Amino acid sequence: MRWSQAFIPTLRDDPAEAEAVSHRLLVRAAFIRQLMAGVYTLLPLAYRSRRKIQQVIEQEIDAIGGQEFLFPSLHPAEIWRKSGRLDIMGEEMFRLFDRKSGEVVLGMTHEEIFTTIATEITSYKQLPQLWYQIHTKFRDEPRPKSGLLRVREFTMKDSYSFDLDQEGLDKAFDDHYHAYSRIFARIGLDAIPVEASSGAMGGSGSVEFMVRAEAGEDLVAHCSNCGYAANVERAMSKVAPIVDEVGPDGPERFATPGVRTIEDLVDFPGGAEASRQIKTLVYVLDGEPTLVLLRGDHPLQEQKLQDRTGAVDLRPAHPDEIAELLGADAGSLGAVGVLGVRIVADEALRGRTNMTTGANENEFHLRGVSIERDIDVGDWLDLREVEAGETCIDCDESIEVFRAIECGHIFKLGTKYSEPLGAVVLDEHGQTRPIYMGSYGIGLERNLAAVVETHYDEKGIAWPVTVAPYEAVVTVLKLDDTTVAAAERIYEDLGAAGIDVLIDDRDERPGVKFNDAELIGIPYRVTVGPRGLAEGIVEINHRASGTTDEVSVTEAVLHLVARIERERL
RNA sequence: CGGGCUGUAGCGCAGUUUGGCAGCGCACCUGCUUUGGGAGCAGGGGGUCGCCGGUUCAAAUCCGGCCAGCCCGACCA
Repeated sequence: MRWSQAFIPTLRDDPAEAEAVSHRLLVRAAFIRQLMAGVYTLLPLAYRSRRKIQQVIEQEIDAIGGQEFLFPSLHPAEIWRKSGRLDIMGEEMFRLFDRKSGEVVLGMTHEEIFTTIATEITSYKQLPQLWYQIHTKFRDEPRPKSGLLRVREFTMKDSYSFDLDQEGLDKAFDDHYHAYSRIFARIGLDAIPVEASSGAMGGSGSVEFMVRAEAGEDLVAHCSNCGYAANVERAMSKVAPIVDEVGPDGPERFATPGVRTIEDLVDFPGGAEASRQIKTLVYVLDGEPTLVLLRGDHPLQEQKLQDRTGAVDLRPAHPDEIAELLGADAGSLGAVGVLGVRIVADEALRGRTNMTTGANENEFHLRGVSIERDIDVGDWLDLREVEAGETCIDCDESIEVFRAIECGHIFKLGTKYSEPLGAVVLDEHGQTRPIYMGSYGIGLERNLAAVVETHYDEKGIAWPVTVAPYEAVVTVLKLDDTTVAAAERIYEDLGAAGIDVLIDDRDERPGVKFNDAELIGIPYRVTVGPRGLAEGIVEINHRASGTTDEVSVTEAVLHLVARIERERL
């Protein structure tokens, strides 16, 4: 490609609205343009890079036996109703009506649609099957943000495995785990597999592939000693045991004027330190008010509450609901003596005695509370969110918590979709059995952005060769006949050697060309100028390291081809 | 959905307080000079000032309504 003919509208200034590094650089370096919130046009550079990611994915999924399909984006709402997810997905699903007033939705994932085809699998002899597609997903995100990191229309590689039993599913899951690890490694992402919540997907287990980045929206708890890694939506840690005094025979009520928060009570004379308080939160789980108890200094992890209780719909109770239920306002709530209301408590509270909590009367608290004696706990659950510095659940080192981008997610679905949608086979005994399914997703544009988030410097992007829109650029420093002829020769030879190469033949000053090449992040630059040619050399500059090698004109192409091929993975 | 901020040329912004010619830088076009790290000079093109309505002799500017976008939170495979 000739730069003079290419549409690469780089910007001199940072776009004002872009905050995340990848958003800022992808706009400035002429990869993307926004059409509306969460919807982006991929310009030719981005499309080239995305295609390279796509090729890596196809190679690796094909390698584990994947068969590529193309499924529609328009789905009848009916099929989503059948699986029960039409309501669960709520407003995140784009909905429309066709001319016959038929209700139609845009696909946000494809379990249901793949499963309808899978109903044509009728015998265990046809299993296992591994099907996938690379296609557009539509999700009406409440808050699209950070450029390509969270959008409303994007490309996903989604695969679905179909097996006779759990053992088969475990293998398909394992195959994907390794394929994903290879995919991320090849595109230059240091992705950490972490235990994850299955959320709205359901199923028995899931692993997310997380890339550490400031712009990430997830939090990962990680132990560098033993390698334990989990999304904080699931992560566990050890709590140092607390030795309580036995305390009085029963709770003692005392006045706490002005106390509204855990902190207030810590400072209040006769109060208690946070770890000796019981925090009482009121949630509404599928319409049922529920008291959620945690140690005073432990934050609730809402996803855990949802996962552990199986609630579909979960929200904090409104102030008036709280007052009606307990007769007091937030700040003076407690579970002592509360009957007929579901109470769940965090494991860290088990066995604790002589604690302090609200009395369900404004500005009064109770001290001397022994949890198991005084509170009718229905379920003991792991509900608290781990924090950096706590002790690893698997060893005794302390864990760190960092922000990360979810670059891939693999799920064991079991029979969650095959049963309601009737995807069954006859086994060798002639018995009808639902197919065991797994589903596995990678968001292509998000991965593109994640690569930028982890490969940039003050000059711009520094793509790995595997994802770069062009592997090399030949920069022509002066448009005189000799220089142009030498540069064209190198450009032709690189192209003939199978290198994705761009020649910067624009009538611009060298500084402009250097800056643009560095901004868009082309891994290698061959600088061809009269000064070097006079000595028979050209320069080969490596974007990521900034190093420059002088190579003779005759050896330049071979030298560069060897280096690029080494990095292609 | 709640809070904060912003909509003026392709990009970055000033002008809005106090109503009175729609401006600046970059980018773009032409010419000349220049040419190893975002050139200089001269000339030029490009605008429903987010949209609708109101006030006024006159609205980018004041008033009302709406829309869009960004950030924080809620939410979210």
